[in-house]
Amino acid sequence: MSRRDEILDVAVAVLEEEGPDALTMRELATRMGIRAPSLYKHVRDKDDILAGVQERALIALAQHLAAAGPGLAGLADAYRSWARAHPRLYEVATRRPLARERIAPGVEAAAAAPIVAAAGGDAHLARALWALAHGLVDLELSDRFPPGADLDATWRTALRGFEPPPSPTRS
Amino acid sequence: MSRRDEILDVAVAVLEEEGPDALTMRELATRMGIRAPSLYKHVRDKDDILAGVQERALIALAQHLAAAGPGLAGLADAYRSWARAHPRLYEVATRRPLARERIAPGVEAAAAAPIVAAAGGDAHLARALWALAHGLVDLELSDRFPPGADLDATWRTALRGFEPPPSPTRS
DNA sequence: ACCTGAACACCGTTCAAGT
DNA sequence: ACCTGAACACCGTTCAAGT
Repeated sequence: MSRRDEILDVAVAVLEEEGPDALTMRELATRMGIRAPSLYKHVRDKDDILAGVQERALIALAQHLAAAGPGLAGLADAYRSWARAHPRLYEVATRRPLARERIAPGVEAAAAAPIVAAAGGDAHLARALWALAHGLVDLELSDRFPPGADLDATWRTALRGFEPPPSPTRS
Repeated sequence: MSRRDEILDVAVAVLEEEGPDALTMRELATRMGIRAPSLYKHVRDKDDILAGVQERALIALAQHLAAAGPGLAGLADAYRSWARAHPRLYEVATRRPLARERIAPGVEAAAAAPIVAAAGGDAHLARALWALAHGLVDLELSDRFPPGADLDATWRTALRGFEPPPSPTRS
């Protein structure tokens, strides 16, 4: 494993255990048993580390979505549950511009694929679904909904507009 | 005007003109012709300033939404256009937890009111609409959509799920 | 009441130097 | 190839002191 990958491992650990404020070059170095300036031999700067974390987060999210239960509801559950399990990673994955030059091609597409599939290949519908899920998650993670709000019900209402019409069942 | 309000004026100006990195206590003080430590006689800390900016941003957004054109499309246009005109303020307004103790009661409700009205009073539907608009705006402001994507079309697709069914017109 | 100078405990980052 | 010590230009914040 490259030294850069070791740094990213530690960065993810710090982020999840202690939050973004603790993610300093000195903290990373201390955990690795070296001094902060030494990190610069393996990464360009702190932003390079965040781009690496973003890439890892997108890969993990993509895997989680690919294993989702069936239907739009299954996908939505997978999206929300991953974000709630990894709120700091979700933030790094979505709140900063995509580091398109630093992230391996295909990562973005892999994360998007299950959503595009759920949208039947309609790119606009896929973006709308993604935005809806992201908006719900982002506002929930930022504690913007009134305390005690029934967010399960909010998700059901939100998805209703996008469900395929129920297939007529023979009675 | 209180000294605190003057500080908030300057904070909003710095944020919109130079971005969040330039919003330092020293920069605020310099613009006011004083030294950074003097600010602490008028605000508790930097977070107090951000809470004040958040409150102002919500008030401005609420006013803009209240003056929106008719229908869901008019409201959506108003939401998106305000966010694009004031991206830094939009960020402060939505990306941080609501400073419920520091913000005048009613501000949150005023911002929500036009959305709740468009949802016909259905709180879950209102939250879903808000999340959809927020998600679209947040991803656009973070440059997460592919360059060149037709976001007008994405918005139309997104809102389609929530439009009231077209009233049958006599032919 | 309002402001200041000096200081503290931090940041990210550079660079010459060591092994 | 990898790491270090010292330093630089910043942060937010505290506090005794001045008017």
